[in-house]
Formats: sequence, structure tokens, C-alpha cells
Amino acid sequence: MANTPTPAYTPAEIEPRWQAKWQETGLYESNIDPKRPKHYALTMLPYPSGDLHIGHWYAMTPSDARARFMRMRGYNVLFPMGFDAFGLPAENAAIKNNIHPMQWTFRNIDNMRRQLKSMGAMFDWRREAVSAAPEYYRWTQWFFNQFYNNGLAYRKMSPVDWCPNCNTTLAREQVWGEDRHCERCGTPVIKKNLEQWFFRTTKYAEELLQYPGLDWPERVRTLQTNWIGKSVGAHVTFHTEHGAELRVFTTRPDTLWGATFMVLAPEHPLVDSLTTPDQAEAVRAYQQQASRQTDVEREATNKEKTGVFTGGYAINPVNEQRIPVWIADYVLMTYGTGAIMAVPAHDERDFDFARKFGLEIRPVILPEGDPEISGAEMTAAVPAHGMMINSGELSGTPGDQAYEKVITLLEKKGAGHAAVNYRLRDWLISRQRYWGAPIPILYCQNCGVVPVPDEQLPVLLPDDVEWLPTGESPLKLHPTWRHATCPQCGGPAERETDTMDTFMCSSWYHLRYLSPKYDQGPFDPKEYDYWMPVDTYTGGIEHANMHLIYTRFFHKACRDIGITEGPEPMMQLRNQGMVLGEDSEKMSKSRGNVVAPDNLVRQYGADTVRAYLMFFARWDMGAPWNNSGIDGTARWLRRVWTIVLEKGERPGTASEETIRVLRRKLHQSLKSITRDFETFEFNTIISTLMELQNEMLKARAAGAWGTPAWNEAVNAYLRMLAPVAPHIAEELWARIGQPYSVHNQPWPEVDEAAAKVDEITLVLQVNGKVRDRLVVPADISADGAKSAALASDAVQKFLEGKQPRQVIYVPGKLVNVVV
RNA sequence: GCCGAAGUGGCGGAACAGGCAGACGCGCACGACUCAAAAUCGUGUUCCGUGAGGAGUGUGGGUUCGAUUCCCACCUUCGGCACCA
Repeated sequence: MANTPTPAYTPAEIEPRWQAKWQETGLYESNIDPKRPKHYALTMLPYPSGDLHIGHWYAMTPSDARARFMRMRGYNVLFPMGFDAFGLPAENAAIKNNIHPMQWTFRNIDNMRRQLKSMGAMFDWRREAVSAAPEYYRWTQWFFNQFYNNGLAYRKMSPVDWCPNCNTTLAREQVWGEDRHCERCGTPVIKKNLEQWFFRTTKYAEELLQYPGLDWPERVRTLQTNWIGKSVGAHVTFHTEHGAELRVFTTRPDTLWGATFMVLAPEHPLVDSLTTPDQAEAVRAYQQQASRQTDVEREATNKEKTGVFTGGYAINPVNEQRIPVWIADYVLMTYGTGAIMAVPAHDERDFDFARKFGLEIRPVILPEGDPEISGAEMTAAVPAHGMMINSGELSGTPGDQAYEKVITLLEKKGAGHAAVNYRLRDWLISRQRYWGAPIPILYCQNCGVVPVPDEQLPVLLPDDVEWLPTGESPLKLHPTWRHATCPQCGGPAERETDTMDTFMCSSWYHLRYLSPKYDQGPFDPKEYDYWMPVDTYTGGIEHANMHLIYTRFFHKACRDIGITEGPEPMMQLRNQGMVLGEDSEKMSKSRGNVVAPDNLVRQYGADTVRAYLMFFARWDMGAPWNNSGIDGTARWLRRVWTIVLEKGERPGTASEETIRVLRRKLHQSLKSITRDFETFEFNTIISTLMELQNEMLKARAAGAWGTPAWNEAVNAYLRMLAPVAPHIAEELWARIGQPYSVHNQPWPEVDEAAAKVDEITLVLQVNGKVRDRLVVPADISADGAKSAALASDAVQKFLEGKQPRQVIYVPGKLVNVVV
């Protein structure tokens, strides 16, 4: 062996060879096995844009490594992969290149599947699911029916962005610029009302605020909690002078006596009846301007309040006061009731509005310690709580009872009650697009809205569509597709031509993975019972408020219908950060800072790319890509190659001390790496492996090669390396004569005795500053440590003859002498 | 404005019960090998100071024998929400 040169490390040859072998032997096929504990590791599925991005690798490689780690720890691990394959880019490609979205999508999937395979991940490809395949979206439609039949889906008018020139609806990403113009023709976009389908996510708002048993980052829970936006208060019913009910929501029922005017959203349905003839023109003009205004423009107005008096009045139910009703765009139709009682003395926005339009400001709350001042004297609203004043029979009520007393009074008068309001809105699922799952609804002249019966699903997308540059959905333009027969009366019916939001598809893909070919339901219950819930879910934080809320809603709704079980679909969540370009900007083709994983794999091999992605940044933080750093990781793996295959000098001549140090480092490293895998701290896994290698190099130079301790170290090293760099670990495992496969090996056991330190370096401090170090037995007594410290020349020098005031001993660490 | 995360060498980062700041790697410098270069190997590398030593984890305070770590105030960067009644 000494004379045979070490073969070169050639990842380009090794990696495809093992990938083929793994596939051939079904190494990563996960099947139900009641004898072993299961672990469902899920990573967010990619959109098939065409090329695998370095960001995909960054998200998936550590997820794969951890799934492999769990596998070696004895879990039966399911780690599937698929494609979120519906969506707008395919349609844009269709128009631009005259290629059918299906062709475009499936061609991209083929390429990305190849790229994913080059990662060497343990995906069980038998379980691949593609959301745009009819056998998938059949069940997406089936779920829609379930929601419809259980009162969770409903239709109502709702505004969409509309290009009056193209005569088409636009998705959010098709509206460009500050002036919000159409991406295609540049015409300013307007809002248009259409009948659209919604899911009742708000029914689950309260439950979604609970995170029972969830090991999710605090950050994500905070994002979701803020997004759901719970406010506690009361509904109060005012009346217009004509007797119409005018309901408001308020978080401050205790300020009700300070309501000196009301404000309605410009679109509020009562505006017309409230408006007096002399105000009609001004009101109409304001409404028109507001309807053209976009959210962006509303923000750009920089809080300068605008509004118009309707001429109408309402009656405050608690004091019978007649107060003017205004309209203003700072009141949103989409939140609360679209109307507010304005309490300028205690609300900043109402205060600004009152000052601008000369409306009355009446303080009704006196915070403790504040002097009582008149509304005219106020320079700003006082939002604090305190004693009620100027509030009729409730004047003098202390702040901590105010809320309760007002609610009681309102209930007695039948004028209101305690209420909770949420920022979360129902989920609008209608998309005026072709490339999505058709909403399985028929409109019959006799029977009205009729769902397509489950046995007629899927409602297939027609293949023979024309891609006209009108922007209108081809489903609307198709000559025959929309004509159907009513399943109830047999008469003619029209199909819904809208398709579903792709978030609908991705809300249940983790269930489809369980049995992607199952045709008796969305998933095989046997598989569900064994694998669900998802144990570990990894993906980007950007999905905190959309996908992750939708999928939780979906699970809970299905649970109540009886389709799923348990409170939550995904028990543990971990988010990776983002890889930026070398210029610290977001990677994009136009900036030219995109890092292509294919090129890196060609140059370095997948194992190096995997290891570098785990090493170069904290996984949850992300960082700008740094191309020069990868050489260090490549060097490390080449050294692993030689350290395993090359014979060391003077084999077997190592001292006992060398052996002990080697074994200690090995088992300490094993402990540390095990913990880091558990806690998703991937960068320190690699650095610990590098440190251990440095120690092994030293031990080899000192003659440890060929000893049992050396062989133990090499064996354990390859097993620890296997999740990170699966190909080289497999190759070296075979070359040292171990049986296939390293990936079926158990995770190494820690030898606590070997890891134990018998000698420690005691740090000696004087007044907190390090002055000396002392090697002492690990089990040294406190007194022994202290006297050893005081005997040190360096300590004596810094004591300068003074008597120590205090001597502190931290076991196993240091002695601090205080003078 | 509100909510959240983060600020450590030239760079990415480590320090996992409050106890050696800078592990590991990049880069750089010097050396070995080489006719030479690459690759590889070795040594060094927070700053100031020739040195003893001193300073040092965004800034300012505090608690403590001792603070990157805990508390208070502030600054900067990033992310989310944003007239939410």
C-alpha cells in the first residue's frame, strides 16, 4: 500500500455513480414500518421556474442533511419532493414564446428534477407530486367541494385590478410602478368589482392565534399574530336621522361620550341616503377620487387628512347627541364595519381630522395625574386610559372599570355589545387565469350555483387554447369549454372560468406526497395515519403570512370536516435565510449576480457545494455569496480523501497520550455535531469536522495511523460526514472495505469516558484580567485550585504584595483573585 | 409610527447555563517543495506598542469579583405591518 499512489478525488465520476446505485437499490425509498419511529421531514416545494437556484440548494441541502441524520438515528424518515407547478410565469412564457404552459412547465420540471438529483439528496422520488397534473388537481378541486359543502366557500363581489385598455384583470405582480400601470400596455390600472370565491379563513382567526404544541420560531408566530391582528372592543349601533342603523366597531367603548362626529368609508352603503342635496356634488366628487386612488397613493398622502361632510347626522345612543357624519378615505371599508365613531380627544387620527375641519373636541377620559383641560386647549390626542369624565351617568368611573360598565350599559340599551375584530380577511381564491386548477362550479339557470360532483372531477383544463395577447383568460375565450350540463336538472349550465389561487394547491401537498397515485381520495388514510403530522418543516420566512397561515387553516378546516386529524399539520418549523449575490443585492438576472449551482457542481462536485452552503453562513441568517470561500471547503474534502486513503508515517508508534487526545477529540466532536444537527446549527457541524480533521492529521503525524483508535476515528468520521457529503462518504466507506451503504449505518455512539477531560487549563485572573494559565487535574478541589493560583508567579506579581480580598473559583474554568 | 431580528478582526463567522473573545474557514504575509508556476505542506495573522504592557464585541450608562452574553437609554442595518377605529 505504501507504494501505491493515492487515487485522485474525482467527484465528477464518483457522484453520478453513487446516485445511480442509490436509485437502483432503492436506498431512499420510505415505506410504512410500524416497528420504527417515523419522521416526516418536509422542505418547501419549488416553483418550476426553469433552473434550480443556489437559494434552492441553500434551503434544501441542510434539510436533506438533517433528514439523513434522523435516518441514521434510527428514524424511518420520509423526505419527499415535488413541484408547485401552476402559476402566472407559465402563462407569460406562453404568450411570449407561443408555448403551451403545460409544455413549458413540464419541460422545466424535467430539468429541475435532474438538477435536484445532482444534489444527491435522499428524496424518495416515487412520492413526487406535481400540482398541475390532473391526478393532483382533481383533489384540489375535491377539497374545494368539501369546503363548499361545509359552508366554508362563498361568493361575493370584490374588487380586482383591471386594465381598461387590455380589458383584463391583472395579478398583483402585473401592476407596475408608483402610478400602478399595466405591465403590458402602460395604462393606469383601475379597480373593478367581480364576483369572486372566498374561503372563510376568518372563522378560524381565533384558533390560528393559538400554537398548540408547535415548535415554531417566535418570529413567525409574531408575524402571524400581527397579521391576524386581533382587536378587542365593542360593536355600537348608532342611528341615522332617518332611523337607519349605523354600526361601528371600537376598541375604546369608554370614550363613547367623546364621539363628536362619525366617519364612513367613501364606499359605505349608507353614504347615499345620508347625503343632503347641497352636499351631493362634493360627496360624489370625493367618492370618485377615492375609488381611483390606490393603496399606494393613500400612503403617499402622508397622513394629511381629507374628507367631506355628507350633510347627514347620526344619534349617539348613550347621550342622544346629534353628530355630523363625514366620509374620509382614512376609514377603510375592508376593516371593521367601514364606519367609525370619531373621538378626536382620544384618537390621533380623529384629532387631526377634527382640527383640520373645525369639529368639536371633547375630552371624556382623564388619565391619572393629568390636569383637566378643555378640547380647545388640547394640542394632541390623549390615547391613555383613565377616569371617565363628561360621560353622563358614568362620569367618575375609574379607568379599570370603564370598559365593563359601558358594555353593560350598551347591552341594557340594546345599543351594542362586546366584540372582537380581526385584521385577517377571508381568503380570496379566484384567479382570472388559465394556468390553475379550475374552480369546479357550474352556474345553472334553474338550479343556480351547483358544484361539479366529485365523481366528475377533475374539471380538466382544455389543451386547445389560443394565446391571444388580450390578457383575457383563455378559459373565457374558449368556444366550447364553458358549456356544460347541470348535474341536478340536466339543463344547460355554464362553468366557472376562474381558477384557484396556487396557494390552494400548496396548502395540502404534504398530504399528496403520502400517496401521489392514490385515486380513492386525496391521500391514502393508511399513509396518513403513519406519517402525519409533518415533524420538521423547513423553508423561507417569506411564507409566514401566506402559505403557512393558509396551510394551517386548510388543516383545521379539514379536521372539522373529518378529513384530517390533530390540531396542526406541521409541528416543527425552521426558516433559512437568504443567499444574496456577491454584491449583497438580491440575486436577479438583470443584475447579473446570479450564482448557478450547475456550474459550481461541475467545478467542485455536489459534496463541496453542499458542505460550503452549510458552512459559509448561519443557516437561519443567510449571507451574500462569497465565491472565494468555497475553495476552503474543497480543500477540506480533498484532505478527508487523503487522510482516509493514505498511509501515515511510522504507523502504530503513537504514544498513549496521542491516542487519548485523538479519542477525546473524536467523542467531543461527535457530541457537538449531534447537538448541532438537533438544533439546525449547520455551520458549526462543518467547522467541528474540520477541527477533528486537524487533530487527526496531528495524530497521524505522531504515528496513530493503523491503531484501533485511528480506525475508530476514520469509521466515525465517515458516518458523521455522510449526511453532509453523501457521495464522498459512501465512496470512502466502500474503499475502506465497509459494506454498502454508509447511509444505512447507525449514528456513532458517544463514549463519554473517552470524551471526558482529565486535565484542564485553569485560567488565573487578577481583578478579572487573565494573568496566567495552569494545567491541573480536572477533579482539583476548590482549595487546591485557589492555592495553586496564589502560588503562581504571575499572580503574585500582579498582587504587588497586597492581600487578596476575595478568591473566586469557577470549577473547571478559572480562579479570579480580587484585590 | 408599530412589531420583530441583527450589529464581534480585512471578510464569513465561533464562543450553547455570566467565566480564556476571535474556534473553523477565506484572504494576506513569510517559508518548504519546484528551473518556474499551480497544487500541496508548514509558520504567522484583532488593534496600538520595539518591549513590559495597554485597548477591544455599534454608542453611553448600570448590575457583577467578572458582561459579546443580563438590565436601561440611544444609534445603525435588515425584515414585516402600516390611517386597523
